[in-house]
Amino acid sequence: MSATHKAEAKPPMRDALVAAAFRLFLERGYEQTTVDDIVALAGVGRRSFFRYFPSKEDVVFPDHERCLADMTAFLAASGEEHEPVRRVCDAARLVLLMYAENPSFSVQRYRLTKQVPGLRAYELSVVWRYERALAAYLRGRFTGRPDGNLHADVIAAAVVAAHNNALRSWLRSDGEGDAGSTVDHALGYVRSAFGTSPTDPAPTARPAFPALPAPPADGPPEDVVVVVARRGAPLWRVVQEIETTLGRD
Amino acid sequence: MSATHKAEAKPPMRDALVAAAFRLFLERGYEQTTVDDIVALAGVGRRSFFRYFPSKEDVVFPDHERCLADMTAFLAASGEEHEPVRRVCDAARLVLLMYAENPSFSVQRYRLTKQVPGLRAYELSVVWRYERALAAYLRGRFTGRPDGNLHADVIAAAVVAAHNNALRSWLRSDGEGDAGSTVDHALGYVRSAFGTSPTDPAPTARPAFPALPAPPADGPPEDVVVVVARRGAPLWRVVQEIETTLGRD
DNA sequence: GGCACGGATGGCACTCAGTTCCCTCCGCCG
DNA sequence: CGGCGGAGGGAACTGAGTGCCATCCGTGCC
Repeated sequence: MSATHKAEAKPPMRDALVAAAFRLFLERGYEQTTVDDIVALAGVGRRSFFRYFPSKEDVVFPDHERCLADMTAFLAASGEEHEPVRRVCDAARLVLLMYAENPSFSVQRYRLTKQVPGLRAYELSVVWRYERALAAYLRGRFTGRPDGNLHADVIAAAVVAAHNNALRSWLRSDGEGDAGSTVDHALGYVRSAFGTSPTDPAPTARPAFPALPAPPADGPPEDVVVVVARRGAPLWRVVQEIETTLGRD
Repeated sequence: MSATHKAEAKPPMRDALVAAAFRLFLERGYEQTTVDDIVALAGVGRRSFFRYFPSKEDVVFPDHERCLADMTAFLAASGEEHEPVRRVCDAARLVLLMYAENPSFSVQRYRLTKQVPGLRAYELSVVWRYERALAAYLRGRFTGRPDGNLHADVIAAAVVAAHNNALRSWLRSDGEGDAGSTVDHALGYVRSAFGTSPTDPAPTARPAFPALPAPPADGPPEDVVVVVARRGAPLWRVVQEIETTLGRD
């Protein structure tokens, strides 16, 4: 097998293709560059390009597959002791780490994807896979809770949005400044919104919505009133709130 | 100008192409159907297809452009009197409405996009545009606030995620059941998480949980109970449900 | 009636991404 | 020495999307 350096040895081919591609993308634009141009500059056959990258877009995001695998592994390695929301925030930070590994490359790529609609669309599909990974983890942690899937999806989306907001602002500043703390701050907002105090170490597994009275099931669309109250609030307060609301009509 | 029926007259061409495309997509699959097949069945020239749809994918989502325009107009028509989070939730409902206009078509399309990666990617870019529209509106409303842009992005993402969660669950059930109330319930979660009491009718600066013991400072809404009732339901009935719920602990 | 004009359509040819098939080269093992 | 398997190269093909031009048709104008 000679596995000693087989898995480690980076094919120079792949890197050569990425380098050639970016040189051309930056100097004449993404759409103005054909795959033939890239392989010509790299001095390899056209067929080889598609051996290493399933599409022209993939050469722009050469390390997202690895990062996604890392994130999946990170989440799979979680245990009951990890608070779920905090865990997905930590997972999101892995993506930031990848960007921060090579700031100038990341900034160049950002400028590229900002201009080219096709690349933006591709990036969306990448981001979507991250989001699904986070949501899948949360769904697992929320099984049994009423609306567990809903909560998982919403929280995953919020985490991704916060992360991307911070990441983009870092990229717009040409990679200057502290990306880590920016992202931490953004994720802190999400954690505060979804019931995990940013410093809260580990709330014991407690069902959030243990016994929601089912809304009229397949009922009529009708006009509904939704009342939200913190669990443990005195009942009379809740009733007062309802009365106030209904009285408004 | 003869504007009498110019803007209203639907080109039969467009509809014929959509109909032909879906017949073929459903009977032999999206990727197995070429644009030439579609135009042959519709009995028109190939060039005409690309006059009506910029790409093959667009024929699968023939009315999203219109819906996006509707949403943008809806948001643009907002005033200071609208509570921002509630407003974007209402805007999201417009999308649901479009799906609900033609349930069987929506369900067929859902099955298609679920299977075809290319269509999923395309759908992501559509959803992304909705999300950006919502975020842009919120950013406008949040100008001046610290972290206004961050909050806008996160809330927009959460709204979209909640909406899509409910929409998908409705689509998975073949369009049976009440899509409206499902989406309302999902959006209620988002509104409760982001500091807007779901029943809060007015933008009058009223704290989210006015009558309840304050949550930890700038804090998380934390553990909440959501009660859904039809407007007009007898109050005692609502209270009874709440008691049942809280008593469960 | 004839004619000019503009919009809608059809058809052809082209580019380029992505795939299929097959070839060569090279290291390796028997 | 001969076979063998994997990495790379290359020709040819499919299909999406575009540019260009010819055609058709309704309208208004002379």
